[in-house]
Amino acid sequence: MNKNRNQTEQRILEAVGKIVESEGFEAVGVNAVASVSGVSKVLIYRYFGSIEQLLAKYIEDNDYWLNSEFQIPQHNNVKEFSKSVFRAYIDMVRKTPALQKLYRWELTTNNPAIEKLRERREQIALGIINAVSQQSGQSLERVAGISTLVTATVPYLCVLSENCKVYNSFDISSDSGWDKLLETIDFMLDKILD
Amino acid sequence: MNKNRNQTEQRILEAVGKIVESEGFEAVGVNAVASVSGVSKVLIYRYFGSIEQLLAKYIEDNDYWLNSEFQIPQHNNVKEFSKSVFRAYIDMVRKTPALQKLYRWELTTNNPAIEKLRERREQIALGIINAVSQQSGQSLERVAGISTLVTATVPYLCVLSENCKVYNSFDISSDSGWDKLLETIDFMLDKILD
DNA sequence: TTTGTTTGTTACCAATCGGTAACATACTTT
DNA sequence: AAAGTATGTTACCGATTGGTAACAAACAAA
Repeated sequence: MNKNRNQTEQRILEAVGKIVESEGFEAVGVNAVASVSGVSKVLIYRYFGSIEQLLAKYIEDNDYWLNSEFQIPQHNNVKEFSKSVFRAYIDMVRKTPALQKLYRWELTTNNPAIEKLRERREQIALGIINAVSQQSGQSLERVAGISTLVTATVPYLCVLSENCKVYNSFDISSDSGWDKLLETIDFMLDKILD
Repeated sequence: MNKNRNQTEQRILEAVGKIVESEGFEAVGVNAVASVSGVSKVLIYRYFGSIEQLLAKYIEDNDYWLNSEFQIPQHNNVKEFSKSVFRAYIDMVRKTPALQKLYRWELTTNNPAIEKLRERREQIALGIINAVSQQSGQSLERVAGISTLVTATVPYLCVLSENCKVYNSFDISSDSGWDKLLETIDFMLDKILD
């Protein structure tokens, strides 16, 4: 028998990841984590305090959702910059099941970890919005409005696509549907960002 | 003691409504319905078969979400027509808590009742999209894309607003924030629907 | 009135949930 | 080597879940 706290802590966190990706944050309970990780649930309380703190730790560990993986491309053209930001955002959400589960979880739950995450997201978004506003000459509210229409639609449709294949005749479960949506987004940006 | 099946059935359905509006469809369990309605849970099974069938009946009874309450205004101007459709949609979702709970529930659940509802929604949406496309000269995909950006953003932000007050600097918990968003939607339609 | 059916209540069941006490085993320190 | 501490397991607890059997009371039909 091996006694290694770091290792079991990691096993627990890995089990959380598995459960989140497959069933979502709602399914992360003490018994489920203990069963999947093969670790006694007593240790979960001992090492993490509670499920809420465990999830907070999991979210903190995986905050690459906001940083490294989502690299903002560089462009001279504001229009092309905006387009590529939206495109990168769509790609990231679509290819990251855990992120979709996070967006879904936020709609039914609230806690300090989620609020912290939202504040950071708000900061990052406002930074981009500010830059686009200055370079495009459009008002802050206008750019924020356009950004809202896109960044709210994306997580909604990604989460929905698990149960619903078609939305407004777009096949949101395949690349083709999203490509068509991106066409409309690009078209909109062309019309608005002169 | 009164023996009246219709009355108790209605009591049960009313209890479902209360639970849905306050806590959402996820909280509609046999024990909760029995407790809120003051009816033995045995009768729930006897009269409705299961919770799933009970919820299907509740959704069916309240399908005014799609019909009478949401009246499509008449306009000669396509632009003004589109604007007022979106405005009416926002008003309806914002002022109907049960509808927000339904949108939230759909993201975590799937069943025949939900699928039926989605098909009807899709029909109605495509009808409007078709009309706007013809009258505006824009392609179906373009109109559907614009429509998607709005009709996906609205339920997402409405559901989110229960836990999150601010999104992209918009106060989504107050009229002012939504008015600003509507300004951007109107602006977008002005630019796109020539 | 008697019989049968519908409506309703009480009481229980197994399964699962989060949570903890008590104990055993390994490792560290003195 | 002995004592103390950290790690891990087993077994249990109360509360809540969905679900049903068994029974009582009211109504309808014969």
